[in-house]
Amino acid sequence: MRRSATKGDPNQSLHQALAEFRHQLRTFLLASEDAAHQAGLHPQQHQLLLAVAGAPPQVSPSIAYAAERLGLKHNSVVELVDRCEKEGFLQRKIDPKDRRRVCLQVTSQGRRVLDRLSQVHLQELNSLAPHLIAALQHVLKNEVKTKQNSRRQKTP
Amino acid sequence: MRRSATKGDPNQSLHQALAEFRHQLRTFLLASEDAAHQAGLHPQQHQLLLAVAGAPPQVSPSIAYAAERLGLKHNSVVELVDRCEKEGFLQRKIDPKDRRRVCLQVTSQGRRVLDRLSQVHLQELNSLAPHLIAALQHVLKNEVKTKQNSRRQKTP
DNA sequence: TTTACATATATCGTATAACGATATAATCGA
DNA sequence: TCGATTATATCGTTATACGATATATGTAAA
Repeated sequence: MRRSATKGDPNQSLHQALAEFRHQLRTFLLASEDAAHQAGLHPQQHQLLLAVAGAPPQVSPSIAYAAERLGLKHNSVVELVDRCEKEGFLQRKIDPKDRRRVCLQVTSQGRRVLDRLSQVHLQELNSLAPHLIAALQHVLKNEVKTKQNSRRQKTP
Repeated sequence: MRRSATKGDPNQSLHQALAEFRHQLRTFLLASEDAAHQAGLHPQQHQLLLAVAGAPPQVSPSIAYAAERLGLKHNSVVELVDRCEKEGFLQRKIDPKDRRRVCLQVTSQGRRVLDRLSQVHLQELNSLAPHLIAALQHVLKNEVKTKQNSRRQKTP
């Protein structure tokens, strides 16, 4: 006999909550991609500009830094920077302290576009955040199954 | 003269918060992709299984449904389903009520994998959620710039 | 200083997922 | 019955991220 035949999947509630959370994430990401396109940028270009412009004041963003922040391999970022530079959104500057490094900086053209985009994102998040947080909390209501608590009561 | 030359970008705080929020998202997504790979699934396959298994009880998930939930075009989902079916995680069943539709259902093999993955994700979110929410709230602290409030004081 | 190793970026070929355009099949409505 | 609509499928193309590898710079030890 496979589990209790009377009731459904005990993970259904968790799956459903996780699926909903993903859906909310996707909703945000789609809106973001759309905004980027409308501003004349590819979404990845937008992400790169944001990571560079959004670096804390004390760090001068390099290829490696951007790679870490965007969760990409450094060679992917090299190519992404190529494209951004070619379109005038970004500039490479060799770091005088360490001439292996490249300091990335957003051009004034890039900054104009990014400023608009960040405002759009702020507004978007103003309306999406509640859903996102609610979905997340719904996930967290589920109990982690350990080998010990399989038969524990659910409402103590 | 371009803006106040004395102080930095007035959007720096917003860019920084948004960049950090993205980084948190990326962190979660990378962990998720890693978990999927470890379970022998491509991340997209995992997403599909989750969307199907996580559909609310009253809906029988179709190609179109999955496409909407995953934020993909339906033909992309067709291909994704092909791959999942080929590897035994998913099954197509023609909807008897409407023979154009295809009902997707997770196989028992798929369910085993997904159950494990959802537990991993629950644990992951248990530790990441606070960072995610904090980053989000940091974003929302920023004021939306309208054409009217440009010169408004920041701390009333 | 030379040598060896580590680090940062760049190049190149490849794979693949997502897509647009289009096709087929089932259903619905007049 | 016919035309329109909806759901899924097929196919060729493209872009992007990647692994493997190369180049240049820095660092430290002998």
